[in-house]
Amino acid sequence: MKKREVEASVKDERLVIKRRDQMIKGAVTLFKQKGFHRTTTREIARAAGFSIGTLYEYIRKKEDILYLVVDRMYDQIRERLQKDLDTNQGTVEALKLSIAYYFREMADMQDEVLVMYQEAKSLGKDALPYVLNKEIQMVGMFENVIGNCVKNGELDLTEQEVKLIAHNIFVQGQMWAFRRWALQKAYSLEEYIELQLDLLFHGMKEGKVKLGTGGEG
Amino acid sequence: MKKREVEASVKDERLVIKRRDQMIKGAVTLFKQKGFHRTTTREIARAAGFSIGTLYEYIRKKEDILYLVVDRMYDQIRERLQKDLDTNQGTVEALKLSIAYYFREMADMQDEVLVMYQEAKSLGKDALPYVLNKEIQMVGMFENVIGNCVKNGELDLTEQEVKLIAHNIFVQGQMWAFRRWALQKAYSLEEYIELQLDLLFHGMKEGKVKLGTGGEG
Amino acid sequence: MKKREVEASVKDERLVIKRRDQMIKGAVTLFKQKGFHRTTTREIARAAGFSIGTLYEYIRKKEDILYLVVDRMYDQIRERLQKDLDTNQGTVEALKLSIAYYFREMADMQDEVLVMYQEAKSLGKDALPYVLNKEIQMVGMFENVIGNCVKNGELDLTEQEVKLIAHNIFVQGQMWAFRRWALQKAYSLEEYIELQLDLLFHGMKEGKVKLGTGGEG
Amino acid sequence: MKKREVEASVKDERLVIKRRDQMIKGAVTLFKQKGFHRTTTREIARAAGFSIGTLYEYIRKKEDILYLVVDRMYDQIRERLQKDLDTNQGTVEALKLSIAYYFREMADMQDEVLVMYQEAKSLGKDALPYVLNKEIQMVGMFENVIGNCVKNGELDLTEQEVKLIAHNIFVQGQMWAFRRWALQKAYSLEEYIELQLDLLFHGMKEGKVKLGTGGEG
DNA sequence: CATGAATGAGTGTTCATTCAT
DNA sequence: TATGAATGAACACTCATTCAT
Repeated sequence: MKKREVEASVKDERLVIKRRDQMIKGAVTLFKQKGFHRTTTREIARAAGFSIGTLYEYIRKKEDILYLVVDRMYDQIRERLQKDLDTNQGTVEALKLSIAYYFREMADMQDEVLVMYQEAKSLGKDALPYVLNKEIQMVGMFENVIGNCVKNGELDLTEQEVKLIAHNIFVQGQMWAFRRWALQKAYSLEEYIELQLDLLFHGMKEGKVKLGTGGEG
Repeated sequence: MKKREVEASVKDERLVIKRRDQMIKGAVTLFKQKGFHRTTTREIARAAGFSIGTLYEYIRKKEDILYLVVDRMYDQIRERLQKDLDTNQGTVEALKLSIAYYFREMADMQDEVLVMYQEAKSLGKDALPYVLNKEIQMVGMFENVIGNCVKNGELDLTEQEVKLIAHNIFVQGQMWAFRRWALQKAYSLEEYIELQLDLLFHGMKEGKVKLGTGGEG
Repeated sequence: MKKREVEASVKDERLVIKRRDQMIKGAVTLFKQKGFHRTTTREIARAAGFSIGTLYEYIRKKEDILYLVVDRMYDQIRERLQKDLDTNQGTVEALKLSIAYYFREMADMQDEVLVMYQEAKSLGKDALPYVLNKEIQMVGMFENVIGNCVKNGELDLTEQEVKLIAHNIFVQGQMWAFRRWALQKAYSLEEYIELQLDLLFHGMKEGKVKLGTGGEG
Repeated sequence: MKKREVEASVKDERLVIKRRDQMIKGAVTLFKQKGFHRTTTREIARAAGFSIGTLYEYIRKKEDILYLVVDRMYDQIRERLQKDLDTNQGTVEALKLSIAYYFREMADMQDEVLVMYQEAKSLGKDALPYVLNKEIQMVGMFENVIGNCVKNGELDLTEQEVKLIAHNIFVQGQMWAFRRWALQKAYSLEEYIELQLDLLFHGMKEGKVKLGTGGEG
C-alpha cells in the first residue's frame, strides 16, 4: 500500500517537512487535551507558530492533520520496534525483551497512542484503510518474531494462536495508555510489564487442589 | 456513586423510557456510522422518529444522548453478566463459561461497544467519572469470580495478577468489537473465544526443544 | 378608542377574569426580573399556577399577556388618580396634593411602571396606539386640573405650557422608578416629591447678585 | 471605571473601527424599528454590509452590539457637551445655552436615544453598571455648571436641588425622543426648548388673583 | 510564501403555539 | 375546561476553508 500523500501548495520540500513537524507537535498536544473535533484549525495553526493561512499551504483539509499525526506516530513506533526486532530474533528470551521494549515505547508515547486510539475513526474513508494497514504491519512484526520461535521449536503454537497473541500483545501495549485511569493507579510500568509477560507465557496458574482431576483431561 | 440522572421536561415516566429507547436505538446506529461529533441532533431525532423539539423534551444537551447510550449499555451488560455470575461461581469451569458468555454478550452488542469505546472521552467532566466507575464495577465482577477460584485453591494467583487478568478479560471482550476489521476476518466468534480462553489459562505453550534449558545462560 | 379585547377560548367570563388575574400577577413578577422577551410563556403559566395549555385558553399570543399587564396597570393608576382628582380640583394647593399623590402611587407601582416603561415598545402595531392613548388620557387629566387653576386665575399659563407641564409631571412620576438606581440613593421619596414640587412651581431660584440686572429684563 | 472593551478577532485596529461603525449604523436603524430582541444578528450583519461570519469577527456576543451602540452614543453626546460646557461656564445665560445645546444634540440623536432608552436594561450585569456610570458622569456635568452658577451667586440652590435639576434636564433631553409621539405633534423642537427652559427657570407662573395670600393657613 | 479578513453552511438549542386526550 | 406532549421555525454562534494582498 502506497503512502497516502497529503498535498501541499508549497513546493520547497524541506519547508514542508519543517512546517508539518511544527503542525504535528502542536496538534498532538491539542488533540490530547480536547480531542480532534474540539480542536480548531486556528488553534493548531497558533500552536504550530504560524497563521491559519499558512497552515492551509501545507494541508488540504483538517482531517489531513489528523492523518499526519497518526501516520507519524505509527512510523515512529514501527521504526523503533523494527530496529529492536532486527537485533533480537528467534528466541523466547529475545521475544520477551522485545515485548517489554514495545510496552515501554508505548508508555513513552502515551499521549499519541491515546490520540490515535480515540480519533482514528475520524479519519475519512480514504485514510482509514491506510492506517489500519500500518497496524496490520505492526501486528505482523510480532507475528513474525513469535513465528520464528515456533519454527525454532521454542514455542508450540498454531498459526491462529500466533496471530491472536500478536494482537493481544499489540492491544496490551495500548492498554497501558487507554486504561491509564485504572492501571497506572494499581501498577508501576515495570510491574505491569512483568505481570503481562508472565500471563502471556504461562496463563493463569492452577492451584494444587484440583491437580490431576477432571477438567479437560 | 449515584446514578447521574438526565433530566426530562416530560413528566410521564413511561413515555420518557419509551422515547429514550427510540432515541438510544437511533443514536447507536448513527454514532456507529459517523461518530458522536459528526452526528447531528436533528439526525438523531429523525432516526428516533420524532422532531428535534421533541428530542429536547427528553434530554438537556446533546451529550446526554451519548451518556444515555453508554449508560444503558453498561447496565445491560452488567445485568446479564451479574445474572450469569450469580449462578456460576467458584470453579474454573464456571469461570470459563462466564468469560465465554461475556465475550458473546459483547459480540452481541458490538455496535454499542464500539460507540462506547470510541466516544466515551467525549463525555463531559461530570459524566465521565460515573462511566469509568461502571467499568471498575464490571472489572470488579471478574476480579471476584477469579478471586473465588483462588480462595478455592483452584487457581494460584496474587491479587495483582487477579486484577490484571480481570482487565485483560474485559479488554478482550471489547477487542472483538474494536478490532473487528482484523479479528473477524481471521476467526469466527467461537474460535476467538476458544483461543482466548486457552491463552488466558495456559499462556504460550513452550515447545519441546528447549525444555529444561535455561535462558541465554 | 374602544378597549382592545384579548380573545379567550373559555366562555365563562368570571373564570376569564380570575385566570387573567393570576396570569398578570405572575407575569409582572417575571417581567420585572427578566423582561418580557426573556420570560417564557411556560414560566408565566407556572407562575400563574396552571399549565401552558390552560394559558393559551385565555390568550391568543404571548404579546397579549404584555398587553394585559400594561393595560391593567394603566387602568389602576388612572382609576386611583381620577378618584383623587375628582375630590381635589381647581386650586393650586389641591394640584400640589394631587401631584404628590400621583408620585406616591407611581412609587408604589414601581415594578409595574418599570415593566410598562421598558417593554411597551414590544407591543405590536395594534396594541401600541391603544396604550399610548391611555397615556394621553392620563396626561390629559393633569392638563385639566392645571387648566382649571388657570381658569381660576390661580395660575397664569398658556395652553402649550399647561400641556408640557402635564407631560413633565407625568414623566417625573415615572422617573422615580426608572431612575431609581440614582434617585433613590440620593433622596427619600418625600424629599423627592417636595423638591420636584418646588421646582415645578418656582423653577430655579435666582441669587441676589444679578437681581435687577440684564437678562430678560 | 475602565472602558469595557469588546474583543475583536481581527487585529487591524483601523478595520475594527470601520467595521464597527458600519455595524452600529445598521444596528441602530434595526433596533429602532424592531428593538434589540427582535433584531437578529444576521439582519445586523446584512444591514452593516457583511456576512454573519464577519460580524462575529468584530464582536463576541450579540449583546456586544448593543453595548457598542449605547457606548458610542454616550461618548458622542458627552464629548460634544463637554466641548460646549468648557467654553460656556459660570453664568446663567451660558447655562441656558448649554441646556438648549444639549436638547438639540439629543434631538439630533433621537434614534440612538430611543434605543439606549428602551434597550439598556438588556445589557448584561457586566455592561450595565458601566453604562449607568456614563449617565452619572453626564448628569454630573450639569451638576457642575449649575453648581458654578450657585457659587457665582447667580443661582440660589441647595446641593440636593442642583442634583435633581441636573437629572430633570437630562431626562427632558431624552423626553423629546421617547415621547416624540406626543411632544413632536404639539411642539417644534425650538418651542419645546424655549418652554422647557422657561419652566426650568421660573416654574409655573402664579396668576394675580392669589398673589400675597397663603395656602390653607 | 505568509497573512488574516471574509465567508456562510451548519450546529445545538429554545420556545411560542397547537391539539389530542 | 385543563393538560402537557409534540412540533418546527427561528436564533445565536462556530469554524473549516478561501483568496486578495
